[in-house]
Amino acid sequence: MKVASWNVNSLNVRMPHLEQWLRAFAPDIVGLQETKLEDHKFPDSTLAALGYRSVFSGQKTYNGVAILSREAPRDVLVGVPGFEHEHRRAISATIGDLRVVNLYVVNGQDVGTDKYELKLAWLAAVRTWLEQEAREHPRLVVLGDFNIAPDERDVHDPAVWNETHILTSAAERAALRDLLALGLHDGYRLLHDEGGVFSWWDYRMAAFRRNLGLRIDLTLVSEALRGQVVAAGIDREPRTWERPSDHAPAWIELGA
DNA sequence: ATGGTGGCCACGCCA
Repeated sequence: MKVASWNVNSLNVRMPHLEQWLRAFAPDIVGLQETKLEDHKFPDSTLAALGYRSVFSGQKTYNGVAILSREAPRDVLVGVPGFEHEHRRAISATIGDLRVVNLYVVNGQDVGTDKYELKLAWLAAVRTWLEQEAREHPRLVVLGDFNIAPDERDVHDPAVWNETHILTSAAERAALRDLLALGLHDGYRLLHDEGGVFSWWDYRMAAFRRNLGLRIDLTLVSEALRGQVVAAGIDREPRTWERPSDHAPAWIELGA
């Protein structure tokens, strides 16, 4: 069972890449972020023809999340309970015996800005909500674009990406630790210790070619799933294709 | 220290 997370940066533009990648990688469950599509424009029939069910919550121009799955999704929840706003950044569903939460975490722009404060407030609301979600669903996967690099192995230049920088700041990393303290584990780090493996590269400065990236796309698993993570990685292939998303799919494989 | 690229949409906002 392969479970993946991919920030597609406009599904309208990236649909050919998504189709190609679904055929090649054959994931069972995928969380998408930055679909940037209103719900009436979501390509659910095209995805159904490829063998995937879709649930989605989108808006024009910004944000937008979806979960694709081979099996039918149940108990779909849109948004973060207790944090009402217009951004479409969260969608959850039960698929088989897994509860899947897909998050597009607020970027935060720069430390100290209003958007940064929004990010921290949003993450605090997510933590409060997931505490309940984890209690109700022992087999929980929380995946998405976290817009936080967990530690220095996850950034190409720790001197720049430090405790005062957006995506790596002390408060952001503390917020991520608070989520992990709910009994969640970074699936990739259960199996890999090395640094220099990234999921996002800026479009500018030939960052991908030079591997100037960050690992900010994560798949967290609950304690009950910890021993079932048999493989994990980031598929750099779609980032090499023409007109790519700036993110690559991050995935884990769950065994029996 | 600044600006580089990309998506959306039609000019600046967001990342």
